[in-house]
Amino acid sequence: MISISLASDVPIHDQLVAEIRRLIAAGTIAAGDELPPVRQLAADLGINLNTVARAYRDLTDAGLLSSSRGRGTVVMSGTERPTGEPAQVRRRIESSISSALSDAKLAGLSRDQTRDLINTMMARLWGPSCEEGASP
Amino acid sequence: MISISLASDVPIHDQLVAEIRRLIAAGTIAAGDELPPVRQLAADLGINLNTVARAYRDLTDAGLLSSSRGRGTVVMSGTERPTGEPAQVRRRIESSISSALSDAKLAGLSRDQTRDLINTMMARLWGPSCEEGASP
DNA sequence: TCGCATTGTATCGTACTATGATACAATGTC
DNA sequence: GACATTGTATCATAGTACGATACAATGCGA
Repeated sequence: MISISLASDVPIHDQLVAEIRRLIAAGTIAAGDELPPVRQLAADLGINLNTVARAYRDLTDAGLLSSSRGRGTVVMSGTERPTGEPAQVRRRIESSISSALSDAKLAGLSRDQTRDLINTMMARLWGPSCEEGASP
Repeated sequence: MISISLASDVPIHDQLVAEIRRLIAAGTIAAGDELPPVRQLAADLGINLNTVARAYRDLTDAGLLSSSRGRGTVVMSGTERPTGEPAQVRRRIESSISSALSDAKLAGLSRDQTRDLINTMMARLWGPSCEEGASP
């Protein structure tokens, strides 16, 4: 369910954070669900347990997870997640969207190709929309 | 025209790369245009010239810029930019879009808010669309 | 042609980070 | 209370980010 790339230049624990955030956002794992113990996930991915622990800690600090010794790590409910300063959050989101779109355009994707790609991924997060690709 | 944040946790040269990619994708700077000398841009941003040089080198390696001593750094034309393995490129783009959308949803943005934000930023890159927010 | 300014590049040092090996501490179970 | 399970802390090592400084190539004017 979680996949990382050791060849990538982005740190492993950052990849892990992004993957877990994606799973939470998509609802694949929900509030109260347990995550695998650091040793198990580390073994599954072939990495060190500290690297997994680092990702769990980052997400715990961000308010998405809750960890405690002996009991494991569980997903927090959405209501108790501090999102931070609205202006800063918006800037950060704009920045990441901007980078992604620039990447797409520089890679040669057309506006329609990019829009289709985004619609597909939005459907996975928010559920299917009413106005895209209506079947006959 | 280029803005970076020293407080951010993302490396300065990576921020610079993202900013310049954005400017090229948006057409703000086009093939043949000269970029500021490393010393000038470094002074403007209050950073070391090596950091700017690193960003220029990364983009030169990526085929977006062309640098040579004494002559400066210019933007390459789109036709001579190698984009890499299509499958890898698509994976990378999907990954960055996925992260951005997950970020948006976890921050509490609705589907429509996110779509509006994306439409706005797409308009900046590909030009205004025909089907969004048509004025009366 | 020569001297010099301009520009990118290479070298080196310092602080920090990522990852891993290992040991520790808290919780639950029998 | 003994032990397994789980997260956490400590330490070491390799790599990276950033900067100060020196070098090399190109172009221009005297």
